[in-house]
Amino acid sequence: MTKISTYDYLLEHRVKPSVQRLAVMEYLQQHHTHPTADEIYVHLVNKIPTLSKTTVYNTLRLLVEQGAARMLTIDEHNVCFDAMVEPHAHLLCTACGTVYDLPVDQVPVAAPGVLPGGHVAREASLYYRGTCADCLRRQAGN
Amino acid sequence: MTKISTYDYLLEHRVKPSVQRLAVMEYLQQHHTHPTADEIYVHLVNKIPTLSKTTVYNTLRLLVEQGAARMLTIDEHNVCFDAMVEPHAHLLCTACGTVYDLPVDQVPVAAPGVLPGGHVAREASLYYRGTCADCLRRQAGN
DNA sequence: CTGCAAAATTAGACATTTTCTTTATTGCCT
DNA sequence: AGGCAATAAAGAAAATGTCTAATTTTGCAG
Repeated sequence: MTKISTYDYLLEHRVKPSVQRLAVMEYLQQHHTHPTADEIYVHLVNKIPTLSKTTVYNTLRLLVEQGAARMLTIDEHNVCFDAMVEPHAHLLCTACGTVYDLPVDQVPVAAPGVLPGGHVAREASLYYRGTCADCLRRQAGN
Repeated sequence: MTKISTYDYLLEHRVKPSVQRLAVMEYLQQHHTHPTADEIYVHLVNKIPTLSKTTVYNTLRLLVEQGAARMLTIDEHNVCFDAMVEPHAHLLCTACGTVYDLPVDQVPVAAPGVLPGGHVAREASLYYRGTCADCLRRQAGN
């Protein structure tokens, strides 16, 4: 599998690559921290001083619509985003707030498709809430 | 399995059953519509005119903490609640906004437990997003 | 190159949801 | 009855996300 540029990645997903959209997409690809819209805005406004919050929100919505990114609703307070589109699960540590990726070969992940009752699922999300290994260690030390 | 009263249900979960807490819990048990905190407040304030929104929020948080109810973060705009604690999946219809329950025998549901990496999951949520059977029919008719 | 139309971006006001703080009330125990 | 701790109320406040209107940029045609 060849790594493609962010520019081409956007084109592949039919997103016109403006400076702002490239910056948001690159941020998602380089930081696997599942950032919120606000975190992205705060980081990028240093490089693009005229950037507006609205643009970040618009861009993220567009990226998700075009399948270039994923929206996570695991945290009750904030929607956050993930550049990884391949199916995988997520764990939210309720102690530190970190969101972890759990590859598909490590946990069961349900697939989209037709559900009982005749509903059609376009996407499936598997979310765990609990305590991460780091926080468990820290708590054991106390 | 014997059906127990809401009063005893709260006691079982170590929640002191005040009038307000009973009302919130009963609302959840009688309406399987996955209401938001505000929907619960609006409905209950008719019966309990002095009810405050803060109390509804506090009560819901307490119920979730004690395992008497479940918090769903499937909808990006609103957190909603569910009295069913047994594991089951949920579908959000992105056309009409309804949240459906999907019993555990109809879809794969992951269980809490120890995850790869040493994380410990206390709860697992499986969320589908798509279009419900009703909306599919309606769209086909157009 | 110049001008036009469409798309994208900006800024800030706005709306909504949730939390915080303070005060009042309730219920229980002696 | 009096006092204490837990619960609830009210409104202010914070945080998050959305809307509107205006400006800027882009792509294209002449």
